[in-house]
Amino acid sequence: MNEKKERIISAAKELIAQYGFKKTTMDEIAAKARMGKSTMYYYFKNKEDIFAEIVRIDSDLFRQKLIDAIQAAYSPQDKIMQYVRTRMLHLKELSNYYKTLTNEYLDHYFFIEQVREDFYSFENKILSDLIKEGIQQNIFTPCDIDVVVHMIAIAIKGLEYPLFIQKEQDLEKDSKQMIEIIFKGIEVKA
Amino acid sequence: MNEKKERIISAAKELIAQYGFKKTTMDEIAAKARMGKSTMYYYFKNKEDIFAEIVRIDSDLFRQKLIDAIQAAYSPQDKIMQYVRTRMLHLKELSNYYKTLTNEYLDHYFFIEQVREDFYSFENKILSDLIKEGIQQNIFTPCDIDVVVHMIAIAIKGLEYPLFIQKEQDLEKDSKQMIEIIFKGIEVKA
DNA sequence: TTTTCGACTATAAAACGGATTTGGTCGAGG
DNA sequence: CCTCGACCAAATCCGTTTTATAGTCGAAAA
Repeated sequence: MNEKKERIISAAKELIAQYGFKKTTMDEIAAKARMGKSTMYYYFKNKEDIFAEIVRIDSDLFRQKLIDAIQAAYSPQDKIMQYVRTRMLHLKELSNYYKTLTNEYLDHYFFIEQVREDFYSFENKILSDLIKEGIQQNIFTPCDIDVVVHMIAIAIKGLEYPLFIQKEQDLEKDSKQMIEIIFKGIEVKA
Repeated sequence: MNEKKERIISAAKELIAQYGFKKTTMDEIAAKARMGKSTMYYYFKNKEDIFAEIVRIDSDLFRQKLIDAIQAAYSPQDKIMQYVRTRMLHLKELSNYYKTLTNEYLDHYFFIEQVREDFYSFENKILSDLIKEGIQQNIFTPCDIDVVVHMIAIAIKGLEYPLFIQKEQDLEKDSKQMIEIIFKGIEVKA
């Protein structure tokens, strides 16, 4: 990526982290990036485009982090565990970094929706593959994979909840215990 | 409860369902309840008090419904299943009925918080007892009950999510499958 | 040609202030 | 013990003006 583009992204990123999306103005970004406002329009179509790029980059880093976490683990169980754990911790970091942004959560910007959807299908693919792998290794019981993945996704949503309402929780512990239960169940084995 | 009080509650309830909390005025309630506005202040301390009472009543009905659902089931598994199922379906009804209110979700009124907390400890008690019962009957594995209850609560939060973002989902099916997994797990039994 | 920017515009948001609404009180009277 | 009309202060609404902001354009620098 162009050095100028990076300056813009970097400036915008800091500002948005501090002030949020709406409150950050193009003038501020230009000042921080040390260039005329108009210049930025040579590199980006518009304001949204800048933020879309930021989100895209962050999203890519996030995915890579998740992939790394999975690859560092061995068993399917551990891979899933590490996936969820890493996901929650990263989300916590994010929600911490973009604190002001959490408030704008409601006015969902369409480009974020796009990234979100893409992320969900990425997540779906990963989890599906891990479940499949586990079944092949006779570790997980043969089952409707889509259902299981959907349930894990729902559980993850539940784990995310405290982040949304800014409630302090031990995400790591909760994640671990949740996945544990999904693996073992709570019924006595026949 | 006093007949007048009921008239007020009933009028307020209809109006709040249609227009939401903030948009419903005391004058409107008074008109619908066929009495002078001042009269209402003989029965209720203030506007919030009226809505608090509505919420309290609804909450009581909700609890009773849940208790009934549990009592109609036999095994601990079925009781938990019916609990979650009934809870989700009722919540869906509610969120449907108070459609406009969902938008006011953010400006959380403190008296709702109170009811919410009370409900959570009610729920916690119910689920704890059911898990305990299951363990005693050698149906569930001995475990940290608080943890299991917390996990079920988290799973429920995840199930609630589509209601919050007004996304269509088959809550009944999802509830069933989620509880199923929490019971059975997905690992092959040793 | 590619890149930069100051001057400019159109539009959206904020500030404002007066009129209206609204939650709540009070004292008279049923 | 109830009911209510008259009343008040504070909040809300609403039309208007001012300001801020995203985005354009053409000239000029590199």
